[in-house]
Order: sequence, then C-alpha cells, then structure tokens
Amino acid sequence: MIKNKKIKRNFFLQPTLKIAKLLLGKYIIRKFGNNKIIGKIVETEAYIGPYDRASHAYNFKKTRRNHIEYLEGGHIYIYLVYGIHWQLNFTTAKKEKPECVLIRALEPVLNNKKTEYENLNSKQIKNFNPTADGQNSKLKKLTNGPGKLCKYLKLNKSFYGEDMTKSKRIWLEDSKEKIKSNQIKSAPRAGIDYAGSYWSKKKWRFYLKNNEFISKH
DNA sequence: GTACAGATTGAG
DNA sequence: TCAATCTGTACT
Repeated sequence: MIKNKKIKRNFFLQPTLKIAKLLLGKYIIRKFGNNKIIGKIVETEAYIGPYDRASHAYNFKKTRRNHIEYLEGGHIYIYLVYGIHWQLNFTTAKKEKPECVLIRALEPVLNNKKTEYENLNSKQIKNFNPTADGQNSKLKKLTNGPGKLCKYLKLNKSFYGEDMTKSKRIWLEDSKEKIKSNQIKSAPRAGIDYAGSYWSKKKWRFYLKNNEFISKH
C-alpha cells in the first residue's frame, strides 16, 4: 500500500547499495494529464562510478550522455540503450560523485482512479488476477524490464536531469509495509560482461523474492 | 569519416 | 537467433 509520503532529498544521499535495496517496495508516481501511472519498484541495480568498471562513469568518465550522474542524489539519469530503449536511473550520493541506481522492473499498481495500461482494455484489467495469471499475462509483460517500464511510465529524454524531489510529473512515495531483509534477493547485474568477471559477478542487482514482475534474466 | 558494441526487447 | 538503430569509443 502506498503511504502518501513523498521521498525527500536525504533518502538519495545514503550509500548507493543501501538505496538500491531501500528502493524495493517504494512507488514511482508519474502524473500524466489527469491520471497517475503508478508502479512499485521490485528490481534495481547499483552502479558506483568511478571505480565500478560497469558504470558509465568509470574512471570519472564524463560524456554528454552521462554528465547528469555527477549531480546530487535524487535526479533522473535517463539514456537510450541499443538505440531503442530508455533506461531509468536515479542519481545517488553527493555532487560530483557519479553513482546511480537503475530501475529494472516495476509491479503495476491498479489505481482506483483511471490508470493507463497500454495494450490493455478495461475488461482485461478487470479480469486480471495477479496471483492466478499465467506466463503470458499482458500486464506482467508491461513493466518487467528496464526498457519496458520507461514506456509504461511514458518517460523519455525530456526527463533527463529531472529532480525527483521537486518534479510535478514524477516522484517517489513510501510504502506502508516495511520490506524485511529476508525478502530481498541479490544477483549479478545484467548485460555487463564487458566489465570483466570481477565486476560482472558482483551481486549489485536486488529484487523482491518471489515477485512475479522481475525481469527475465 | 568508418566500424563496432552496448545497463534490451520482441518476433520468428 | 536476430534485427531494431542511438551514443560513445577506437580506430583510419
């Protein structure tokens, strides 16, 4: 359940690995017109530049694409991979420390107001039962990957550098439930073999145990 | 300038 | 298994 409490700056200034875990169970609220698109975070990955070889900011690398990583925690770092898919990250740590957390999967939240579900009609939403659906549930496929959740939340380059603590169109809210440490699983990060085995084996990917919406990998 | 790979996805 | 095709890097 969503706790009507917006996440503030201090949250994003904690150690990055801690934030990656604390983000699990929190809610991304995306205001779109008169609607709210809401998703519960169920999978994240930490990237700790400049010493993390898998990070875009390895060795203090700074490019037109990644310079926003150097901002104070709480900003959106969004970029295009493979020329097609947007990837949503939140910056963490203090200014000039290029650390961030990638959001890899969400669980869509059915809002009692009108929530937008692309590719789903009202009948499908009504009939959806998250505990009884099969592998081919359309809703399940909607947000179980970093590129897909950006499409679901209608995010694009215009969110580059957006401040999550000030924005009127996207922010984070806390959960009423407390996530216990035994509900959190960790695993190696996805798609970073180029960084070498030392970094690609680091278990800096976190997800909620037994959640139906985590990404395939 | 050209070549190539990547924090991915969906179709076949 | 493969193609979609933007961004950054390593070369001519």
